[in-house]
Amino acid sequence: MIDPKILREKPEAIRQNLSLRGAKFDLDSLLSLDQSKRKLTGELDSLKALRNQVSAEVAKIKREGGDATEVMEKSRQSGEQLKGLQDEYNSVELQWNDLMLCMPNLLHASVPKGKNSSENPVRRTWGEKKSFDFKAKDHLELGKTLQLFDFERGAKISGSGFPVYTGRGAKLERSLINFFLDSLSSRFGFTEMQPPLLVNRQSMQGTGQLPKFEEDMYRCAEDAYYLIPTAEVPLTNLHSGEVFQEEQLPINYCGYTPCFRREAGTWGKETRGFLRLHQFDKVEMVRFASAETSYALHEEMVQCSEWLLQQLELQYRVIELCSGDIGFGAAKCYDIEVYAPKEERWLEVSSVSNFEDFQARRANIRVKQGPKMNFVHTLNGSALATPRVLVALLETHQQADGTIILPQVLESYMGGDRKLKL
RNA sequence: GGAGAGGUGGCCGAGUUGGCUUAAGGCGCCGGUUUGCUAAACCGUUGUAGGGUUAAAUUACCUUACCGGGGGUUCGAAUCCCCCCCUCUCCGCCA
Repeated sequence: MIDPKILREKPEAIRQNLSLRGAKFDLDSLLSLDQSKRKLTGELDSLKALRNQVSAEVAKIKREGGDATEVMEKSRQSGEQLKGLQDEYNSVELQWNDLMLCMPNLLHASVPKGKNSSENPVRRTWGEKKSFDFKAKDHLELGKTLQLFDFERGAKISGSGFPVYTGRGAKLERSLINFFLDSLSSRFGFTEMQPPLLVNRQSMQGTGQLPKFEEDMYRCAEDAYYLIPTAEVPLTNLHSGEVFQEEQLPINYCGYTPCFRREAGTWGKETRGFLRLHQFDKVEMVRFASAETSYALHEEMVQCSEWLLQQLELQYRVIELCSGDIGFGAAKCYDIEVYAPKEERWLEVSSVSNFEDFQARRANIRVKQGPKMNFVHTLNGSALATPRVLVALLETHQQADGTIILPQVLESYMGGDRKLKL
């Protein structure tokens, strides 16, 4: 949610910013709702002021032992008028709120202009392109011959998009998660958290998944809980309704959770293997920062994710999302893509965003800075999503004999044996 | 699931026979005095969010709402009634 004051102070700046996204949003309806909301607020307030004044009069008369029936009757009549106006206001306020919650964040001035993902500038690339002097296999074939995962049985017990990790594959998955968490907590100072995987509606609204992206979420019909699509949701909403003292910031959390996504509408493309799943594992970083520091912390957070990929000896690149491709709530966002040599393509494994106060307004997370009360800035980023890392890891580190030699950093996590063989 | 107690500003904590409560008091914050610096002490100020008038990058005044959330009763609700959420204690069930 943006600062409502901007609506009337700089409506044209908003219009321009929104057009950079190419987003369809009915700004004119919102502006007119905002106007009637303010008008009704004024009328309502003066009517209430009158009522309060009369009530005080009644109190005074009664205290002095007088008869107040006449004044009370007068007040009763204006009460009818007030009720009607209040109903009108409530309906306007409801519509105003719905639209505000569906309006995307304003982009930071530094966000590159562009229509879609094809116009995302590459900021840097790390590592060399892997080439093979033997007939390399893709990750599906490697997984099958080395018995690391089982898509068929996953589909049988749940449905497509729910993989089963088997044997050494399951251990590798757990190794990656542990390596990510250990690195973030011991090397980069993030506090490890283990949140609930089911959250209430208000939390989903706080981080921006609701009300706009309802169809992308799994929901428990009986209990009004939602399965989290990312740990960002519980970790950010941990502090909803709270006020920090400035010296408490920044707060840095990391956490591993499975992520559940219906992927409604996207099904049919990229359904192969690990590229798009209904359930996958991810380690997430979440930060709460003051407005003054958030952009420096944003850059730093990208480097945490990069460091992890460097340890895994995988080629990657950092791209900056252009105005037409950036997500709903982000003011600025970097994606990290890892190279899968047999797929011969870059795969997104991390998305690191600064939301500024967009989520903080929805979730009401503030910081007291001296005498001033401000909304915090929230940031989050993946470090990392495992499935596509796994794809790159298997394809990159495969050997001529069909085995896979995992990078050194995973050896201890794999029980001292970093070779994957049948 | 059953019974009881509770949820008040940035924090702690009074207030529930409805009406000078304009939410006491304390801590903290901010400003000032004293001081070589820090600390301490003392004095003063200070809830949050809307709207309006004024001023014009941080002003002043008026006004409304907010005491877990939602609804109701009333001229008037932190206070009374109903529904829901959460916390604590005890009981039951259970990994």
